[in-house]
Amino acid sequence: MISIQQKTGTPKYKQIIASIENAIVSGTLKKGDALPSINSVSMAHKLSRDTVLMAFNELKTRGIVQSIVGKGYYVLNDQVDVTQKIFLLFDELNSFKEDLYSSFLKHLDKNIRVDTFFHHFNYDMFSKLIHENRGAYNQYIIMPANLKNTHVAIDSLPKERVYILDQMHSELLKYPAVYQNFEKDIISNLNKALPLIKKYNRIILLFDESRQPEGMRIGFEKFCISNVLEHAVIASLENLPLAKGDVFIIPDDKNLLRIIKKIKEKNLVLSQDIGIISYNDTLLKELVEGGITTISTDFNKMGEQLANMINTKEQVKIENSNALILRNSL
Amino acid sequence: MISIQQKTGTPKYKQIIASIENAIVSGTLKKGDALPSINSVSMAHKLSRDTVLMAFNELKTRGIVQSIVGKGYYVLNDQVDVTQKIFLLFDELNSFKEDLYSSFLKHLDKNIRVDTFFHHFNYDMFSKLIHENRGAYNQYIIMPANLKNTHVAIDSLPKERVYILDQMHSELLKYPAVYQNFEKDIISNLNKALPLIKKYNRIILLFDESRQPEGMRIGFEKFCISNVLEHAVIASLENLPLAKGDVFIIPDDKNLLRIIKKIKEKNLVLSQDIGIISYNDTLLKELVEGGITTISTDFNKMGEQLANMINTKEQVKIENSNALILRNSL
DNA sequence: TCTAATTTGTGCGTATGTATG
DNA sequence: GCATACATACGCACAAATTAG
Repeated sequence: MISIQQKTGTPKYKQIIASIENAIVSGTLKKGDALPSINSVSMAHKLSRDTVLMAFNELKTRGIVQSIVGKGYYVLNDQVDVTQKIFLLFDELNSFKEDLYSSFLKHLDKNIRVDTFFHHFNYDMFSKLIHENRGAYNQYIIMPANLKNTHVAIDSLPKERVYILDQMHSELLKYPAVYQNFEKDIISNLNKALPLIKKYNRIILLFDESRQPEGMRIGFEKFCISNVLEHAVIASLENLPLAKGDVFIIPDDKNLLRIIKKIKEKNLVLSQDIGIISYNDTLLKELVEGGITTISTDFNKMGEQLANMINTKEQVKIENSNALILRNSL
Repeated sequence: MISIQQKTGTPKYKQIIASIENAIVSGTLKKGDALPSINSVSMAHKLSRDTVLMAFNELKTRGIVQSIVGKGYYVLNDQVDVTQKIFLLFDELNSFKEDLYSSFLKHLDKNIRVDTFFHHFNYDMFSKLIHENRGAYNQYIIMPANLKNTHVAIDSLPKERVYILDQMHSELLKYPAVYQNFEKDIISNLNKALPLIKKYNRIILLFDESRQPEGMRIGFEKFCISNVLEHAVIASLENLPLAKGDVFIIPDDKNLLRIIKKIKEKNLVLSQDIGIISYNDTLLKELVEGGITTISTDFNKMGEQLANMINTKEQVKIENSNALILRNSL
């Protein structure tokens, strides 16, 4: 079933892969059948176990065969053209992901499968998910979010298969990435909005340490200090007396809804009495209350750039552009 | 009591352990009960005696069971803290999932891990995901969406571990479920809105056959016929001249945005010239254009009920409630 | 009391994949 | 490519305790 030409340009492990693929296409191997064991192949063809292993591993990550410890390798799939499987680790499921994810899939080559996981800002889960899925995927796209020491887990993956998404950490600089520069972006976008911000007495960042990137808070504070603005960073809207002349930066939509309702309850007028800058643009913000001003990265572009990087196998670092979208709420 | 999946990644001895743990947690095995003998298990499931022995030994060292030579194994301890893994298969990632998913996690017992997959309305992917993950999870929660013949794949899973979510098919009635009755719901909610609908000349359902449930279209047509309304079902907004007097039912948010923009472009007035009923409520619809009227199931409740069903091991069918939320757009 | 069947417990050997250096 | 340790799975032989007849 397996034929190896000793002195030819093509690597032996690729010859093994081709042999097995042919056997599946020709029907010699059917779904559920066992492959010859690593030992028997390496003995019969006088190859190193590692060479055979490399071949079998690639067939595994492509989803064509499956390995069972203590038993052997089994054919999973008749279709040999399933080229790649991608492991995509998000922080949490929220509506910002919708654009990113659909744009990523849209621009990805066909018959690539993407499996999606969520770590929920929990390091144990983050680490467990990476370790459990090591070896099963061709590419690992990871959103480290604001977790610490993510490199401990990530470094256990094959370096050339890892991509970092959204937040960049200093220990992860060795990996290709599509990321946002939160500190820079918030400063430059708030500066663009400065004339409008100056209408207000005080600028307030609603900041949940466990979910938002630190760069956002740092950039915010730098901006406020360099422009001598009265400012505050608060963790929640609870017990906050809504004062005329406040402008809020709000990174999540639940609080956005809450604050707009509060504003209406108190008969305050958006953009006159209270200002709102929302973080991360989603579909309907264009229409809410005549339009919510947002600072947002272009999630569609982020997904597209990530897909292109995977398609072309380029290993680069791309800072995703970030824009201020001025609307009625400021 | 013991279920073993032959060709799967999870080792057989671990499957035996999990089976027995589940039997204890679910009450099938009580304190003092005898386990089936090593021989009977190894014969019944065609396993090596040693494999079964390995599993029973681990249960013994964990203090869950006790062995008596010449007699058998007996359950010592009711309290088994099993960290469960749940397989959750969604159709696609969209913002409606956010509430459902977060509410599900919130009400689930702690240290349960949920892995999420998406089939994208693709049967091959649906089937592959189920087969590849068979045996690796304690529970399988599956959104069959509008795919046909989903039971072929689903029936290969252990029956008592399967839960159906959102859409119910006749071949899946044997499984517990939290579902919507789309046909009934759209009829009753449109009837509630009938006085307002009668303001308009024509009612139009925007219906993407590949994504939306068939019951929605069937219910819509029944409603229109029984109330003698001029109606239409269209697949896309392209080439649609927006006519005064039309009321639209719009199941997805991209088209909702498109139509509202079109309405504004043409200087038509929402709820006077054109009506909108949106399907599936999300956070910001309350605020868009003074409020968008929606027909929606309560996704928070759906997640909660699903979590409760898993927590209590009840195997029932729950029709999730569905409501008309009247707002400015109708 | 003897016997046969069943059960747990132990030891040894072989084959497979996995991980590391 | 090689060597080594480890995890999983299967099979066989034999000992010791228990139970049913």
